Amino acid sequence: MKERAKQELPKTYEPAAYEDAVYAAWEKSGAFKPASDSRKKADKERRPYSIIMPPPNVTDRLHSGHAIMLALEDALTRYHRKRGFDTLYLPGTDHAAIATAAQVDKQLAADGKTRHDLGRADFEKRTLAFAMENKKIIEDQVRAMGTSCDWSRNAFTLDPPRKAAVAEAFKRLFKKGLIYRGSYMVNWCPTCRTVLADDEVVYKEQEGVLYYMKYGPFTLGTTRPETKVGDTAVAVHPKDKRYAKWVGKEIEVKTINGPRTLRVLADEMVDPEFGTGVVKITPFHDKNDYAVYERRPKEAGPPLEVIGEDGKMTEAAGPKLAGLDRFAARKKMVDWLKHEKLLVKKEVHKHSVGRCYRSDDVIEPRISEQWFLKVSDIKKQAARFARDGDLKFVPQRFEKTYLDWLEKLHDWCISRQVWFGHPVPAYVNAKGEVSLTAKPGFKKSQDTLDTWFSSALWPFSTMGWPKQTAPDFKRFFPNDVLETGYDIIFFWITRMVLMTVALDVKPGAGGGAGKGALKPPFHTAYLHGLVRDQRGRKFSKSLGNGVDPLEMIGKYGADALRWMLVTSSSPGNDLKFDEARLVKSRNFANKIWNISRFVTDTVEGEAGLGDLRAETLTTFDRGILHKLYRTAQTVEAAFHDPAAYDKPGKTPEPATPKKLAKPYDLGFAGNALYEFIWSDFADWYLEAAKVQLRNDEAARNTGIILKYVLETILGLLHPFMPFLTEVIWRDGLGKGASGKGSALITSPWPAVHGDLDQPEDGARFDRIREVIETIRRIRAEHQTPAASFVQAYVVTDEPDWIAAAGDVITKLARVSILRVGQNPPTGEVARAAVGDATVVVPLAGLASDAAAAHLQREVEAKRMEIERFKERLANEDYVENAPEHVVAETKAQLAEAEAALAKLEAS
RNA sequence: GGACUCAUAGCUCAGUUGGCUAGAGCGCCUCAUUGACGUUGAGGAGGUCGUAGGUUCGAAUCCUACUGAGUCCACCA
Repeated sequence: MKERAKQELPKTYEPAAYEDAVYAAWEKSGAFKPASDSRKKADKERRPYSIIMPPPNVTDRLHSGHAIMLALEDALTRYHRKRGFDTLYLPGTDHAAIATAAQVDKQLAADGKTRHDLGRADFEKRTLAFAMENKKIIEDQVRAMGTSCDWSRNAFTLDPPRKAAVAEAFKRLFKKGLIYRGSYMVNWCPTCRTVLADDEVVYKEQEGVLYYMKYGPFTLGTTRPETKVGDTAVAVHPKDKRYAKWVGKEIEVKTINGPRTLRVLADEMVDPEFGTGVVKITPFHDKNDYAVYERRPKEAGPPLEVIGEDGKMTEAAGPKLAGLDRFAARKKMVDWLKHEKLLVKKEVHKHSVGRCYRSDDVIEPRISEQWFLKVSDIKKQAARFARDGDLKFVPQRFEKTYLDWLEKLHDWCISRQVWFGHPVPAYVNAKGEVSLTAKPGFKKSQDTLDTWFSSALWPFSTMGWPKQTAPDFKRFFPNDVLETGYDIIFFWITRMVLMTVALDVKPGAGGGAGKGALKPPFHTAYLHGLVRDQRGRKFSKSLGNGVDPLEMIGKYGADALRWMLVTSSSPGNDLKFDEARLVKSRNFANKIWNISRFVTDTVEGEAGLGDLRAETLTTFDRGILHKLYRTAQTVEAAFHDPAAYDKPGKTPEPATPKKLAKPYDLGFAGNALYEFIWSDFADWYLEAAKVQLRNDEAARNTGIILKYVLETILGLLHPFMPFLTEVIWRDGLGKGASGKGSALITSPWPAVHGDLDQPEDGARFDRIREVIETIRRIRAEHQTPAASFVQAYVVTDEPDWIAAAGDVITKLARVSILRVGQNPPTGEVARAAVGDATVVVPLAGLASDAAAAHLQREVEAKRMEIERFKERLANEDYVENAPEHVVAETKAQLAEAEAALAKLEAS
């Protein structure tokens, strides 16, 4: 009798009809929250598992890169939740200070305005409103993906708890002497009117012009003639004989503002091979020149500011240039040089130009008063984590990227002149002295913090830090896995580790093995590849090639999108977005849907595996159970990270997977599931089951197995396709919300008993499958009408278990009379080898022209096979060096092939 | 300049510690079919694994060089 709660499933799976309601039900039931929120003792004892969501920027809606991130993280989360961990997946968004402000700048520019027209307070207000709008859209998208994150802990990098954490972090770091303020050469974006960190500058190769000009007694090449008015010296290489006599002397130079006197100095920085070997020194506006000035302040200084923060020439540049944009000034200067006959020649010069990663404007290096984080000490510890294995990278090669970057890292400029973000919580007086509290003579800093400063605190600022006693901090820090794209290793991953070290954030009570000792904020950094378009290009707004996940979800369903993204990628490798694969994923969802329809329509009752009658199990029954076992082990292996088991606490079902997949290779696991479900289960077992269900002896077992396998695959598949599996669990099987038991999301991970690991059963299943395939092939080759029947004979030494599957073979291969044994018919027959058995199909009445040719081909193939094995075994080196089991295997193969050949030739 | 990744069927990609005749999906060809599913089923064609060397009994897999595609970092007066 059918369960009352069970519903008839429609013929096709329509994701849109279920997804929103299922998500709402999950959320309402509290399934997304950590079990320990329940206050039950057993739940408190569970081992914690935590992932924080890399907070998407509130500059825009999500794109497919976010979709793969959510799909992978949610899969990990759902697995561990079902495994019995106390699981927290913490969502959030990032205010993305400079990027968001840039968006609003753009909006203003469209109205011909700038932020200065609005004023700081209004600009901030408007930007926050813009941010909040996007935040809402993003959160809806995250929901649409089926992400099982705990919204009650939703965080935003600019909300009050995070503000408090940022301010506290700044103060502590300042007190420790790790944050300092000073005047240094920085990257300045004239459009954003702010300083940028080194890695926010994107270098692009482009063709420029190298202008050769007469310069006093010299000729020198420069790409920036407009800075001539800011020159404070001329430099040559100390060993350059050509210019040796000038070193230390003063020269007179003609400028647009009249003659100037400059000193000639010698410095190693000059490359005698480049240009003419003479360099003009502009310390305020060039990094290298500034370095020369630092080494020789008396000779090369003082720096002269001729380009202002707005990219326009300053008063100091002289009345002819002042107020002009730097590029207009360049043109004017070149015209002047021509006019004065000082321009010797122009040369096309390929060089890379630094541009702002947000505005794309050309970066203007300049000296500026900024805040810095000293990294020389903390970066050593950050590197040690990776070397000691406390911080693992998946794939491992990114460890090198991480270490290389740390090694080259200079002090991090953490201040920005952006009007949106965390204020620098400090006061500065006229002398440049700093106070953390308001004092007479001290003014509040107008700077804001680099947006990555707050992101760097994310693993613990989301957990209640700086309160080390906060329950979440104690329980869930350090996090387990930090999953993100490999493109932000530098921006983010390293900075989280650096901040953890700088602030000495030690694990709380949940730290397990790491308790008391300083640990990285997560034990594993899992890097996924970038999603690209079909031409291999990165998705970008300017190219307009982006794919909106919501649109894809609407068309194919969230499960299909998730499945496509997870199964067509492997860790660290890029993937091309291919809509055809999405179609295939949708079809797979529909396949599972229909498997469920078949099973739930046919099978009644609540009997489980324990009710099987072992003595009447068929080859197919045993085989599918073995294959299910293998598949479950593969899926578990992909999810199994031993590091997640270091913490104290219990998991109800300890994982003991065999090493059938590499940890975090979810794509591999997914493909194994796909293969099992579609091929083994749907194409073969279900077809066999249709026969077995009509057989009184086998029917009961078959029903039990159908249902058991279905239930198990729903569990295995749940991390990948949460909606579909939950709907079938509820509507098809009558469990969960509308029936008895719990929803699939929180019900235990399917336990597949080790007793099912019977490789021999799997092999027999495959053998019978091959027999059927062989008969089908023979039929096709002889143009047997599909509706007709053939006779078939299987020559084998082990007739029993093949004969036992006789009714399935006859049905699936359309065989009228099947015989198994030792005396095959002779005459006009087709023969083919299947392992050490032979399939013989009499051709009487069939188109038999091909019979002889067919047999000939079979025999030839066998002979060549035998030849290969013989050659290998004749090779003494092989026999001596190869492992014994490999040699034994070859011998067995040879014997089998020879037996098969003998049978083929027998008649 | 330094580092990394990729190159396997027409296309998109798997291929685990080196070990059977290198796999899948899509596409293509032939066929089937009204009771789970046409978002389906059966059968088939299609690959000198980028090139050249090397290590090994054995290489798509390890090493070296080269070619091509891409990425990151550094630097460029």
